[in-house]
Amino acid sequence: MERDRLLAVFEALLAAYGPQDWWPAETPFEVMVGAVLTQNTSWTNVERGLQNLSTLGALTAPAILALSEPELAERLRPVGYFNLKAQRLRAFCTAYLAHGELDGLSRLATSELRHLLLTIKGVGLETADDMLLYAFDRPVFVVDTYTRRLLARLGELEGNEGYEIIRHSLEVALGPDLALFNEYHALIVRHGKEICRTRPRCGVCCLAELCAGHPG
DNA sequence: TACCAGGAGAAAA
DNA sequence: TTTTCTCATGGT
Repeated sequence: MERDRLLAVFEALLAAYGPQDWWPAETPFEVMVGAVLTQNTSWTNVERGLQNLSTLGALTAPAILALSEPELAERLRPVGYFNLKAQRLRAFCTAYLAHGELDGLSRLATSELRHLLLTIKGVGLETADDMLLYAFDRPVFVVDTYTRRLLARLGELEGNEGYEIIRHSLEVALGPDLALFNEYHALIVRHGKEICRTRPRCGVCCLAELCAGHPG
């Protein structure tokens, strides 16, 4: 991937949508909870679940663990996959407390922290990177469905590249840049939600010229 | 009605 | 090792 082209895409998205000020959360812990809940789920549904927890005063790890799994699942019902996510959220909170919460985890080097997060059942590559970028301020590029779709449309992907290959390519091309990675991923999601879904062929949008010549 | 959403893990092939 | 299946509510 070419740095100049990736930056041109970024500038076009920024000009079209403006700064996104991500992640939509009050605290780093809330970022991490949201990252688990948003797996294959629309953010509007996640917000209902977060609101249910907030109403209970349960947006802390001890408070979440104080709920039984069925109780937690019931609160997470609007999120979808609520039984699964209750289980995953509890697993995350247990690990979070066991490793010294935000302070303890923040002391770890990025590679070590990433490895640790990935050992938690229910935290996969994208969820871990959401946490690293938006809760721990580490320069990691998050590769989600929208990122893959956009890069494919730009002709940067064959279509079957693995997560780590794509992430590494982006990070090498752009260099470690926390602010850029933060805004870029947020803009990709914003663009993906507004344009790429409703106009699958991407004929008329802020990236039309940059997409030109590539199928799909 | 059918499809999809800011995935991950287990099971099957 | 790669592919397929499961999890589930809410909006379009």
